[in-house]
Amino acid sequence: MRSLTEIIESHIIDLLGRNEEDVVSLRRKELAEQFGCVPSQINYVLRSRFTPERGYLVESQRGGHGYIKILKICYDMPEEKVRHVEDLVGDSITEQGAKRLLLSLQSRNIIDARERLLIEVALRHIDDVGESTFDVSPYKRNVLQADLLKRMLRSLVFS
Amino acid sequence: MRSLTEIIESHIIDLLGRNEEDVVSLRRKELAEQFGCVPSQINYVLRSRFTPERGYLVESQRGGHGYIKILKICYDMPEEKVRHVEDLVGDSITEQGAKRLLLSLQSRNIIDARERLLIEVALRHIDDVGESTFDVSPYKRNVLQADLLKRMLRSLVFS
DNA sequence: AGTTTTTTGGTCAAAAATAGTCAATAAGAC
DNA sequence: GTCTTATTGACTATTTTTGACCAAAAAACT
Repeated sequence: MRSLTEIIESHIIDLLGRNEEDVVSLRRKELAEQFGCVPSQINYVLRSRFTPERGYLVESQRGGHGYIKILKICYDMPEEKVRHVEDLVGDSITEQGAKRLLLSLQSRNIIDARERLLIEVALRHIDDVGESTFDVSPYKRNVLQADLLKRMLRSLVFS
Repeated sequence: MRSLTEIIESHIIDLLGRNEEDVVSLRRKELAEQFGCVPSQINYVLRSRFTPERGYLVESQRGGHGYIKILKICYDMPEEKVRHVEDLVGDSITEQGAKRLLLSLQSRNIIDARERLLIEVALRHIDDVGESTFDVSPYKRNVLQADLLKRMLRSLVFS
C-alpha cells in the first residue's frame, strides 16, 4: 500500500504535468480535505518531497486568499549524464578540481557563467566557514565542498 | 481568485508601466471608490507591496489637492545595487526571510528561477551542516546564511 | 493675519481567513 | 529491536479587509 504522502506527491506531480506551465497553485485546506487528512500533512509532503534539491521551489502565503505554489525548475538531462557528473565530483573535491569541472560544464552549456559563479562562491564560503569558524581539516572541507557541489548540480539537473 | 490587494497592486504597476516616467500620482479616495473598498485598503496595498524592499518609494500629502506618489527606484551603479541588496539581507536572515527576498529579487529580474534554486540549495546546505555537523545555534545559523546570501548576491550584481 | 471649515491622507486595532511549527505517536524498513 | 518516515493535532503566525478615529494642508471666512 502506498502511503498517503506518496499519493499526495503523485497527485501534485500529476497536476504539474497536466498543466502547461511548470507551476501549480493549491489551497492547503482543500487539498487536505480532498485526501481526508490534516492540513499539516501537506506541509510534510512539501518538506519531504518538493525540496530545492529535487528541483522544486515552493512559495506560499497565509491569510485571506492564501495559497501554496509549487514550481518545477525543470531541465532535461539524461540520467546517465547526472551520474557521470556526480562521479566526477566524488566524495571529496579540491577547489581547483571544482573549478575545472564547473568550467567544463559551462563549456558544454549545462550551466551558464552566472550559475558557475554562484556555485564557486558557495563552495568558497563553506570552505572559509569550515576553516575559520569551525577549524575543520582541509580534507573534511573538501568533503563538505563535494557534498554542496553535488547538491547544487543535482538541483539543476533533476528532471 | 485574486485578492483585492493584488488587483490594486497590478493596477498601480500597470499605471507605472504605461507612464513614461518611473512615477505615478494618485488620489486615495478615488482609487478606493474605483475598487469599491475603504480608503485605508490603499494604505495597506502601499505598505505591503510598494516597499523599498521591492524597489519603490511612496510620498504623499494630505489636505486639498492631496496626493499619493509612487516612485520606482532605479540603481544605475552596481555598487548602489549591492548596498541596497546587502541592506535587505542584513546580518542575519531566516529561511523564510531569504525565500521572500529571493522571490522579490526574481520579480525584479535581478536573479532568475535557476539562480534562485541554486541559492536556496546553498542556504539549506549551510543550515544543515551548521545544525547537524557543527551543532550551531539557530541564530548563528541565520548569521551564516545571511553571510552566504550576501556573497552570492554580490557576485551576481557584478556579473 | 488669524480662525474655522473642508478636504485629504494616516494609524491602529479587530475580525476573518489562511498557512506553519513542533512534538507526540504510529507505522514501516532493516 | 532500533532507526527512519509518516500521521495527527494543538498551538502559533501571517495576511487581508474593514472601520472608527486622528492629523495635516489648503481654502474660505472673518
